[in-house]
Amino acid sequence: MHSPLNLAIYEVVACIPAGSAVSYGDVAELLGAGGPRQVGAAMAGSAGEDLPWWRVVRADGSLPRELAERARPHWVSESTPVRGSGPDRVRFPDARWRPSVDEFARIDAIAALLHRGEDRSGGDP
DNA sequence: CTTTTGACAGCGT
DNA sequence: CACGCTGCCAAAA
Repeated sequence: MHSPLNLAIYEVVACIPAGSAVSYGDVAELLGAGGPRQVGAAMAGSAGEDLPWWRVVRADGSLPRELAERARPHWVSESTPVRGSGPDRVRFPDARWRPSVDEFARIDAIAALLHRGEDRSGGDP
């Protein structure tokens, strides 16, 4: 169901470089909107969006069972820092994505569009 | 307006 | 380290 918030979330996720990862809460925080639950809900509907979904994990580096199994080969091929012999979860903070200045600017632009578009009913005065 | 529902997060036990 | 609880936010009914 692509709400503006949803699309903004997809844009941010698309910026995450290979070999790194962020938590659901991080995405919400970078965007300055919504919360971890919103990001999760957005990802649940991201099938067909062609996004690196395996780079968005829970705050403890894990993912629901089935998703972790599908993500594993990606983590390995991207040399993402992971834990367990599985490996079964990403290893924060080593894997955490630190946006460069340019990346941060792009994210901020996305956030700005979001805030601008979500409500313009107009007057306040 | 209230209730329900999530690919969540933080904290105590 | 594993659970269980409570808090959170937006959307849909």
